[in-house]
Amino acid sequence: MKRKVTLKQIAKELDVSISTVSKSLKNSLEISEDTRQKIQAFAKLYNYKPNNIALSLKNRKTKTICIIIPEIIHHFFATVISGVEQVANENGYNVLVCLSDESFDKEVINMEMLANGSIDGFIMSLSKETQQKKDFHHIVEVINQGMPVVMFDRVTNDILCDKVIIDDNLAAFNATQFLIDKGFKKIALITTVDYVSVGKLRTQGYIKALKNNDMNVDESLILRIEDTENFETLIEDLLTNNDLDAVFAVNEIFAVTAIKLARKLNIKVPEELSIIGFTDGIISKYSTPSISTVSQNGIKMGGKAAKMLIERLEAEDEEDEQYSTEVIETELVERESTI
Amino acid sequence: MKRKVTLKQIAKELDVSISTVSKSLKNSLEISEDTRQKIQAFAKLYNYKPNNIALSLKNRKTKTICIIIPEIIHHFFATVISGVEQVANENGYNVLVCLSDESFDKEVINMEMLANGSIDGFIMSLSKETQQKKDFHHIVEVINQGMPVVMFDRVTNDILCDKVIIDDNLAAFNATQFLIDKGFKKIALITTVDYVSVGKLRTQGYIKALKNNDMNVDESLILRIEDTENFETLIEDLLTNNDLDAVFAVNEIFAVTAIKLARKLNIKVPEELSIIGFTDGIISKYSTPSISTVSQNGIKMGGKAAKMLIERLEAEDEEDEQYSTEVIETELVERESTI
DNA sequence: ATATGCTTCGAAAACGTTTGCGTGTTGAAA
DNA sequence: TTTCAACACGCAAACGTTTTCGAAGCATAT
Repeated sequence: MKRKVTLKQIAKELDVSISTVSKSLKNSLEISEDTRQKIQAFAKLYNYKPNNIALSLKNRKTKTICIIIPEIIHHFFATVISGVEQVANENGYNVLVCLSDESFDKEVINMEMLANGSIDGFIMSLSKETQQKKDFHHIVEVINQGMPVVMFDRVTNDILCDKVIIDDNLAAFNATQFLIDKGFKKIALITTVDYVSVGKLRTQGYIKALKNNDMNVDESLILRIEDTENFETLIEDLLTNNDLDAVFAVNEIFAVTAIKLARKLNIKVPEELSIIGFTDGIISKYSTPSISTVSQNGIKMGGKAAKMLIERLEAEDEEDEQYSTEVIETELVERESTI
Repeated sequence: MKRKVTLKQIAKELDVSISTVSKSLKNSLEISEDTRQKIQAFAKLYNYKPNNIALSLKNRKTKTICIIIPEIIHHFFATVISGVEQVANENGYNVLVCLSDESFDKEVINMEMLANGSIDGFIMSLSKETQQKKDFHHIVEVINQGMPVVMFDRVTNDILCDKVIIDDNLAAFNATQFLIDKGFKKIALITTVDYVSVGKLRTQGYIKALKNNDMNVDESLILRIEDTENFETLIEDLLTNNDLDAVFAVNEIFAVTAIKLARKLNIKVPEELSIIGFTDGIISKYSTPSISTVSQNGIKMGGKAAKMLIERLEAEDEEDEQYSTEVIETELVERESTI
């Protein structure tokens, strides 16, 4: 088990100075052709690779970015990571993944832990708890230290930074309009509680579409699900007590659950009930019937976020505090759950 | 935008030496109560946090481990990351995630890039291409440098290191036996090509179960799918051309595809055809009918792998080269796709 | 008055790099 | 022979820590 070889060891072995070795390996013209070749050969033989930590310390940058997400097992977040990773790698950056598990405390701990030189910048999507508490001091602190932050998907207006989002409101509007155009009258909404930013926006889009078509908004058709509760019975009640034409669900789980319960209640999808979901994940694709859905391109979001972060990192002239918000377009993917 | 404060700055500000500051912050008794308090107060005021990179350089450890997986969007791998992350965090480690995208080259690049001091150890599952090429030099090299590696799921006997696996052979055997016990005679297998280690083992388990019950192995009932091909038609042919009783698929995608095609062919699942999958992911749960499956506990695997790695990292007396292979138990989850 | 010991602090090395600058050696021009 | 580039290389600082060791100051014991 040979340890990693360092400049110092090479220098000692070849009886030259450390700087000579360093310069030789960088092909500096300061060093004679002869010694350069000798040193390079030796270095290659011993498989010398510069120590990244030492470089990080010297350069005051780590070439590592951190992405903080609420949950990795959500397909959407996994695709975002995938996009981040790709762009980061292309630019020579590594990706540290942190999970907040929807917990405010874990989010804070992670950020504080890493803001001490371990990484160059953050990409993050807020945990539910953070959104609920509206406490963003940890993020402000990091930004004030001069570390760039890019937020995506679950963002907040209370923080000034670069952001990558979809137009949740518009996407929901379009999905609802799509159902209205089919001639459906009783369109239910299965959404989250309002403190989840994207849930709220999607709810607004739904309402806007109804109003836009002079349809009245029936609150009994809007089901706001709190994460912890047993939402299956709530959805079942919704389907049972209303003679629905269509359902718009703000995520895959709600959509597929609605489908399964409809089947249980002998409501035929899509013949008697059309269903549209949100997030084009693996469930929508493999459900029976497969689910029409608003597709958010997670890879694109992640890629864009990484690009924005890296550009900011590599812009030497820091003081252009012109933050921008990038909107990734969505798309309605029609599958079998809508007529 | 105030930059991070350093020991040196505090020292200068308070007109003491750097070492005095450092010792004070560690509550060293060498320093008088007075100065200690003064320095601590000042440090707290300026929110001093030691620079992690400097610490890493000094201590020659980064408190970061890297997990290399083929694909993050596979639910199983996402759960493994989740398990790794949890245990790592509990022990004060960060997790760097690298994706090989099933590519040998990306795997090599990632490892070489990070083996230079950036991380303390690897947790990895081999890419398909690596398994096919049987070229493990990059892993050997890393291990020879004294950096611990823990492999999980897709492992190889050609490398000596700690491993975390499930007993793929046994699990497949049990799943097949389960089908045999139901009285099924014509049991097909949908599997991968043999160079994927887990696919091969599962195939062996299937065959073993048949032989164990004096049933003959009909090669025409074994479908070995090469990743790239359009496997849907292959599965459709399998279902069409044989009057099957049951299907054992070595992953979720194959299983759910078989279900969807069976429906298309008007074969009722489970009444006319029972199906068992592998990997208890989100698809199996939300498919219609939901899929009976062999559950590998990804969180447990990840947690165990992280534990093994960290224990090795923290065992100072390195030279106990007693590598172990941990087997995580699997479980057959019965759902609607089997009678 | 000298020796001893304790308290309190600072200097410096070390981790592994990069790089500006100084210096010694050579060869050729004057 | 003197002068002066050009060449080839080494020194040392810097990044931010931790830690060993030595030293200064002072009080106590001899």
